[in-house]
Amino acid sequence: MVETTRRREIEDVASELFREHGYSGTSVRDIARALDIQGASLYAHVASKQDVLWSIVDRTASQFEAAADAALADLGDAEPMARLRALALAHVGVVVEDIGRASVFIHEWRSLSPERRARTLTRRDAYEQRFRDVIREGIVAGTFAPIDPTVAAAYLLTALNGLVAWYQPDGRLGPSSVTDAYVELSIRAVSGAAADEAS
Amino acid sequence: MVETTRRREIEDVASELFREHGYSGTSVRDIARALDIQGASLYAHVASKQDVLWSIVDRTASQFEAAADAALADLGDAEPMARLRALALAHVGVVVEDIGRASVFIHEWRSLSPERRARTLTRRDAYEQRFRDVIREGIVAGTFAPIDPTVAAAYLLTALNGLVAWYQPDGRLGPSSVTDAYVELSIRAVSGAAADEAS
DNA sequence: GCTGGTGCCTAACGAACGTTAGGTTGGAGC
DNA sequence: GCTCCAACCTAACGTTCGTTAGGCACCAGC
Repeated sequence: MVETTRRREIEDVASELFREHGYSGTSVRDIARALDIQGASLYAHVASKQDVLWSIVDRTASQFEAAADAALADLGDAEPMARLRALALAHVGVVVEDIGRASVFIHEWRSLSPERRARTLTRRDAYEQRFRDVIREGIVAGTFAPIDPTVAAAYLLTALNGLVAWYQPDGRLGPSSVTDAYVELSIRAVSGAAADEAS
Repeated sequence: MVETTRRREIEDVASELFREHGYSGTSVRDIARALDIQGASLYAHVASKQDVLWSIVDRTASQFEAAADAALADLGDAEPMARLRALALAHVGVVVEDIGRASVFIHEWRSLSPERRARTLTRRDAYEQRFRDVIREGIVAGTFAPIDPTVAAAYLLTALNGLVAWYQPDGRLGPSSVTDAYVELSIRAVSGAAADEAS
């Protein structure tokens, strides 16, 4: 049950299967088949199926947090737009780097046990709070349009997370061009004065 | 197996359960329990579990299409920004009106049988094409920033769809204020000239 | 007062589920 | 040459899955 190469392989193929068919839609024997071993053999490496999900979610949560920390570290008190840009860039970076794990983190936390689920939601909320804060500061500074920071942050994060729904690492669009476009779209969404156009 | 009130009730509770636990994570007996009947009794009303999912997805797909049709009908050749605004408003409208069914349509199409899945994806692509088209026109007209219309349309649609991840019909935010904010954020994301800011 | 249909029941089916127990293999270290 | 350990095996467990079969209660229409 310790951290070995094999254990990591299991989480990798499990991420991909969970992403495609969901946690409930993936059986232990499915994961084993992808590794060319028997279902029961998996239990030499993991304590339970739930344990595999938890490892993936927990590790990916840490990656998102670390990326945000690093992004903000070297521009401490820069203006809100630069900080939001850095946050968005870091977020998309984690998603693009390992789309399987990111997808599981984003969608499959519902399948966690109640306690782990609650703990994960708390972390997610703290993470989202960084976005809310910088958006609020930007509004106060007049850089961003006056929109409820909670709604704006939710909009931006789900938009960035939406990448996992369609992005293919070996598709026609390279990771950097998609990343740039996503960051630019996000910045522009919250920028500027209030639009006074009637619908 | 014909369309009755009871059949509709089944789809309603199934939508909510599929939304919360996914298609695979919801058993026929779960659906029955929510209706206070036995699992086997459901089969007096539906042909199969898959059949319930298909009804929900199929009907919701039609709702999105009809809403888009209606939105564009009365402003045929208006300028791109007005058309995109109408499309976004219509989309969010369908989502907010029945968030359970919308959530299932958006996330659970993977659990459809291969043939139905393919058919649904084709419809989705045609729907998304409307967004791509109007975005392309807006870029040509100079109203929108020059971003790959495919990326921009995917960004916008997943952002709007992201509403199902957090919106609660009886939460502190009313449907109209959230809808307005979402439309405004979306319009601004694609509007304007190219941002020439370095990251 | 019989008929038909709707809506539900219990009982059961074979298959698949997550998981446990106990055993075999093969290579590394002393 | 023996020990150890990681990695895998087969067999089986109790449970839950989607689904079928057959039957009963109620109510409307003739």
